Amino acid sequence: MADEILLTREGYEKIVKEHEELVSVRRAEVAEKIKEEKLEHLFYDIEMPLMKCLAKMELNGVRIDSASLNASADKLREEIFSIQNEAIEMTGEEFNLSSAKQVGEILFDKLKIVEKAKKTKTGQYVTSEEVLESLSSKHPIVKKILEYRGIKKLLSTYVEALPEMINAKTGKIHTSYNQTVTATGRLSSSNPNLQNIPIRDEMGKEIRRAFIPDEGHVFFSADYSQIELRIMAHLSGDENMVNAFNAGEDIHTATSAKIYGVEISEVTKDMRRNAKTANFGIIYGISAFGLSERLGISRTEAKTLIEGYFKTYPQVQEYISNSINKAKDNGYVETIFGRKRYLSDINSANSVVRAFAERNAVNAPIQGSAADIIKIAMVNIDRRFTQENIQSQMILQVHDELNFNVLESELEKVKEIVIEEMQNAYKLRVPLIADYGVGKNWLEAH
DNA sequence: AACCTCACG
DNA sequence: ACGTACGTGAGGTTC
Repeated sequence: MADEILLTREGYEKIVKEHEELVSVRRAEVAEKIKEEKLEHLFYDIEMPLMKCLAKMELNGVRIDSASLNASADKLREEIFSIQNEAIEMTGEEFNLSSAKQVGEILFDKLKIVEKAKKTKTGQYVTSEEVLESLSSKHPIVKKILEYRGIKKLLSTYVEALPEMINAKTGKIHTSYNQTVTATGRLSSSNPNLQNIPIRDEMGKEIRRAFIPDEGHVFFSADYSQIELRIMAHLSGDENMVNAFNAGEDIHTATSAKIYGVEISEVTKDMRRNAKTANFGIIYGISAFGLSERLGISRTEAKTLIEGYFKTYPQVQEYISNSINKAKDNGYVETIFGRKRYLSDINSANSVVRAFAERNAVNAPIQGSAADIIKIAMVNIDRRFTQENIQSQMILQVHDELNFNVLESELEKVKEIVIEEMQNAYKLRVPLIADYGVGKNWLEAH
């Protein structure tokens, strides 16, 4: 398997000795999880050396520009205050904009902006962003509520919370990487969670400017390009998908051209968008309903799109049924490296419960293999840094991305090591590509 | 403690 | 007839 690129048992013992204290906390829970889930084969190769790597990352921590966060906090608090006043003026009533219950009652009982409002299983009105967005033309208060939610989220979850987490001794934030939490083999991050720092919205992504390198260092970020779809291509062996990746094509454009039967140059924005959503849908366990919801098309159109997809990538369709059958036969599915996920509901008589397990059967090997691969890369990068006496530090992992606090004089060397180890962590039937960036902060490096 | 909502890959 | 895409963690409200 991956023995030759990973640590031997002897090599592992030596390194653990050097970091005994750091890994001792983590060791017991990892050992237990591994034993429970019969994953001994991953123990010495991946999870044990990863303990030391994660312990170092936690100890290193990440430097935060708290002055800039505090300045943003003042501005956001002012905006919250004025939105609250406007909301009172617009509705003639004082209510808590943070309360989903009160917001629902104002919108649907008092203002009656829609005849039939969607409710949760507990009988409360649904006021999620999705619902509110669709009702934003009905009454100006709806947009105000969305604006309030956006700002309040940034303020309380990030701008106010992060400075509170700065360690007095180190002046940095030290997250916890949880090695035994997820069902698929991914890590999770908590106290604080540094794997969900905003990036999608223009306003939210500004928070990343506060994540800065040490003096004399730069922020270096490297991430895998389309790793889950590449794994899909690898696991299914689908000829068309493998060829598209080997030709270095943009996978969503290539998918679109094949589904719609046009040249790559003729693919429109809408066509690409549909293919991209379909590609993600496949990874998550697609349904015509789900796809139509996300694309805003009819279920029939979505069904046609899915049929076109499977015609284009017939072995992907085979992979899906093989995965589900494997789960039914064995009670589990596994990643490329043999990490198992048990699916006890796979033969459930309840079709909703069973369908959920079937989607897990499709998704877990893909998400889990990606998790295994980046873990292998982390272990190998950590070893190279030690061997080559690199002072720069690995500081953050965000599922398909690694971030480093890099001594300026080491930048070229670190770049070379990180990209090489990420791209060669495991040989798939398609190339594994890592992109990277450098900057004065996390936003600029991304 | 449960629920709703929302931030990320 | 049914409910509806995978995996997480955190803040605020409600009970």
